[in-house]
Amino acid sequence: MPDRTGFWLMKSEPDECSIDDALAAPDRTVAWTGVRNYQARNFIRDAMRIGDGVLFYHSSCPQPGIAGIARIASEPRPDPTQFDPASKYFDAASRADAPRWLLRDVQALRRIPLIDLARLRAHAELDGLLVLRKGNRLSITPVEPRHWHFIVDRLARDT
DNA sequence: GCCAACGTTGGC
DNA sequence: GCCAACGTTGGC
Repeated sequence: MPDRTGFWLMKSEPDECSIDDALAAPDRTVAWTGVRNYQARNFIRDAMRIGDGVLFYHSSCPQPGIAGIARIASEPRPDPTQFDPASKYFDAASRADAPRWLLRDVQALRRIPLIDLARLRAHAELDGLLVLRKGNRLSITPVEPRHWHFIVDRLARDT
């Protein structure tokens, strides 16, 4: 048993990588590329631990919401897309000997019936969930244990 | 260090 | 496509 378990919400555009894409990947695991925000980078680098729970969130799509449950599956390592000029995540200012952007592998565990934003907002138990906060643009946010448990143990079970 | 301009995110 | 909110950039 881990002596510490953290919880996260991670946004992915389903056009790029949906929960179904992740579940279909080898070992159901995908490299979480493309994080280009320092606060989110610091979560990846410093705060996450292997085994931490992940709410897999679909963003920038017709039905934004929590679409699945996943887990952090690796230590941090350099995001290779920052060095790929053909990638939209290419960062010419990042040097190979001092990579600016990191990623974690994320292992999908299961799909859940989509919990959309209206449904999330309808529960007072989820007041304070960062993804619901106005103007929030962070692609990775920490999730409080009480929020995690309410979502996973209650909402993800209803249909 | 300030802050205006600009680019991006992301729901609607 | 709109636009509010936020992060980054760069002149000073």
